[in-house]
Amino acid sequence: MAYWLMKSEPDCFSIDDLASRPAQTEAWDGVRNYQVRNMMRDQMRPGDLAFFYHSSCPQPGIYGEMEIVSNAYPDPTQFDPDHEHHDPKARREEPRWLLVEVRFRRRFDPPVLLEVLRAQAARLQGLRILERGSRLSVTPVTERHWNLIQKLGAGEG
DNA sequence: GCCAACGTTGGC
DNA sequence: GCCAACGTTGGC
Repeated sequence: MAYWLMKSEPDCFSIDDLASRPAQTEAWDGVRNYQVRNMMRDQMRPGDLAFFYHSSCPQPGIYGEMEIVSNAYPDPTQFDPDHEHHDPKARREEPRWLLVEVRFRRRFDPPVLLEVLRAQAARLQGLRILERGSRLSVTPVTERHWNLIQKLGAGEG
């Protein structure tokens, strides 16, 4: 089993949105980066766990935890001309973009903010979100980092 | 296949 | 809104 960190802008889709969905499950669509697509396709599997990270907001950070509940499959929004993530170069017989389905597990209350992660930088060395210029919307998390962040979420930092 | 121009991300 | 960092595009 692997661990991940997945970013979303909460104005667009937040952990509260996920928690209020039927079955608390959602298709994580809109990924338009090849590195992320390949990670989802080749490495992400049902049963993996992921942090839900809120980006581009007043208090960026990890707001909770979810489970990957499907393998990667074609993202239908790439074929929809009216969708903001439409890709005119994508063809149904040769999809360019994939998604996975995720299910809510729990919130961190309070969230583990980016500033808290930065304060633990020495112990979180290698965590991709803390690296300079890190922009990928999905990144792997080591088990060691996962467990440490769990403790931060429980106020045991 | 190089690389400049351009677009996007995301913290601040 | 700024801007650094990085990915993508497209002319050559």
